[in-house]
Amino acid sequence: MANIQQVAEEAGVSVATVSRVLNKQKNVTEKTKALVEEAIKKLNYEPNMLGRNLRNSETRLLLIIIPNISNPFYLEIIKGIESTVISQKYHILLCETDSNPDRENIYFDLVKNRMADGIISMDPAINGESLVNLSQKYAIIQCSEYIIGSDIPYVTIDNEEAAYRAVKHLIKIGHKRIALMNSDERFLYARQRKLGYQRALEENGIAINDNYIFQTNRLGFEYGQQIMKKILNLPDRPTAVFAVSDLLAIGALKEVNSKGLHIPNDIAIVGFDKIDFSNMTHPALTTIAQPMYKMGVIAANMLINKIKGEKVESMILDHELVIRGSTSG
Amino acid sequence: MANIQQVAEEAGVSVATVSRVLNKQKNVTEKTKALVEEAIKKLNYEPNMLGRNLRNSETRLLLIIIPNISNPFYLEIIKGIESTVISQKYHILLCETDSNPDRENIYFDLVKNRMADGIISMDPAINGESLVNLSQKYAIIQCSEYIIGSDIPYVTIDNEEAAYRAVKHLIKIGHKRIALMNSDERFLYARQRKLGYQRALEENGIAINDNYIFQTNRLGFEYGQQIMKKILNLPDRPTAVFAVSDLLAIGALKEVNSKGLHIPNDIAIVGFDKIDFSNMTHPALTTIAQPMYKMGVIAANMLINKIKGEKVESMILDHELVIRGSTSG
DNA sequence: CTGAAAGCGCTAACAT
DNA sequence: ATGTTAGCGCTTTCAG
Repeated sequence: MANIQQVAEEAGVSVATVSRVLNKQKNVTEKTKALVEEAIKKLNYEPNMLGRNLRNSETRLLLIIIPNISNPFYLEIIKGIESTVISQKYHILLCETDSNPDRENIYFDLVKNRMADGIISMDPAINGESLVNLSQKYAIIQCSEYIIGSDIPYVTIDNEEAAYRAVKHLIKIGHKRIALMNSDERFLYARQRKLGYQRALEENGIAINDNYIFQTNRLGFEYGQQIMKKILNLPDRPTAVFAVSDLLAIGALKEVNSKGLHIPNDIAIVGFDKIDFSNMTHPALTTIAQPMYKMGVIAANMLINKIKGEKVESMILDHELVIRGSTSG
Repeated sequence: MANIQQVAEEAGVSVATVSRVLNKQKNVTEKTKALVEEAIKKLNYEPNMLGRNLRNSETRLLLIIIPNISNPFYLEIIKGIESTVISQKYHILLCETDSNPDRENIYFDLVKNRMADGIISMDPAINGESLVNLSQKYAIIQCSEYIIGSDIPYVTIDNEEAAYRAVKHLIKIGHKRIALMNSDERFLYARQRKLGYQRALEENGIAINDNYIFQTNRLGFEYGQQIMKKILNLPDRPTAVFAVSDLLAIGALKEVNSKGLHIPNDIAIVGFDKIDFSNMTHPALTTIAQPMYKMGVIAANMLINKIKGEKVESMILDHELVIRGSTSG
């Protein structure tokens, strides 16, 4: 495989000139440029990025850290990231931690070893201390989940307010016994959404019943099903459920359907994220729409700017309550 | 940031010795090894992969090319790939083509530019000619979809047989008017599954009705819904539908539900892939289970062996018909 | 506008 | 067992 040296010889110029042509620099006469391009074509030359990477100390690779690739919420964000970075000649390395610290460390090492130019972290289970340390030397952005008080820039939504609106909607249509299907309260978004849930109840004079609050440390249909089983067996059975993820909500919905109960008449359900699936259930799921694609685009731009050394500001984006069949028959 | 040179000085040894310690080579005394490790710790040294990559001409990065990240079918395969390659210190670069040749070319260039050591392609819309050309010089494996007659190794299932079994199941439970919801027939798997559909009908003395055969060039719920609308309007309405993807089947199922028809009494539906969500629909979807995770593991091992220069053989894995509520009440 | 040459950080062949 | 050194392919400074 040809290298820049051979191209230079073939074209009868120096390697510096070839490099200039390759990098589209101006101060090359059309004539020599043509010469070089001819040589490139003749030799089927393809520049070797390994040399360039070492010289420029960059890889134009960005790490995207997520807990689990199976959650469509992240995929939509990733689409936004990918479409943004590709136009700037960056590529992404998808890193699924599975909430496993060992994996996390492997990915952190990738940055320390200069194999990636920056990180967008979306993993709520990430080791905050490590991440903050890393952010002293490397470009890091957080997306969706973030570390309060760190100066790692982030893009997210107002989780507390979104949860508040979701639960308020349930109250407005007459529900009083409302269960919360939460994620692990070690995660910021889980704590924030719980606060929103509590505020909605309190503002409407509904006492908070701890028996109605459930936690799972993983997201997935099966966990929603499991929790719903417990909810259905509760003595004073709730008439509505607010789940902090569409995945949980969809599992819950399946469980209610299987038991032959009617949604929303027997049980109303609200989810969170507005993943594509949420419109395919029977009935369709009422949910909070997050601007996932847009979050991805913004996170990507923030990271690229950060890599360039610019100062970047955190952002909080809008969300929207989407009312569908699972709360209104 | 420290480099190997500085570590060598700090430890009072040569860079070669440091390199030996780094790469865990044997011929270093415990004493010097300790010396080097101390220096590494003291300087917070992290090896720079860019130097190593150039020297070794490898990146330990593998390209995974898929049409669309939103199809859980691919995600399950990717999990298999990732878990396999990570233990061998490889990482994956997820490349979504969106069936766009421009994107495809960007990813091909990544390999030509030595930014990746090999490719696992799962994109049925990929440019076969380019891929075959590329495979002359670079390590390439195909997964699920493959190019007949090329010598690019692949791992897949017997699509024709799988479709045959799916349709035969429908016939066995009494259906005669069976629609096919196919993907684009430019794709091999689509042609193969159509053959299976036709064979099942023919073997059972059912005439093939071209009005019952539909195509979509993209997979997604919405396409399944659209086609189902057409099917429901057919003069001699089919009593069953075989969809070549769970995504299409789920969209179809949603459409039938919305119209107030009963599944499986009015319309039975069979999907393909057994994605997680296929068990969350109402009723759950009868489908063909593909061993996705296993396919990923095998594809990954094939690619790594290919990179090592070993000879690798194509494989055809087993599938399974999973009967659930959408065909049997 | 073009060329010569240094050097990015690492590994490995060769020498001791 | 350890050191010396060349060189992977590229970009860029400096000189002309």
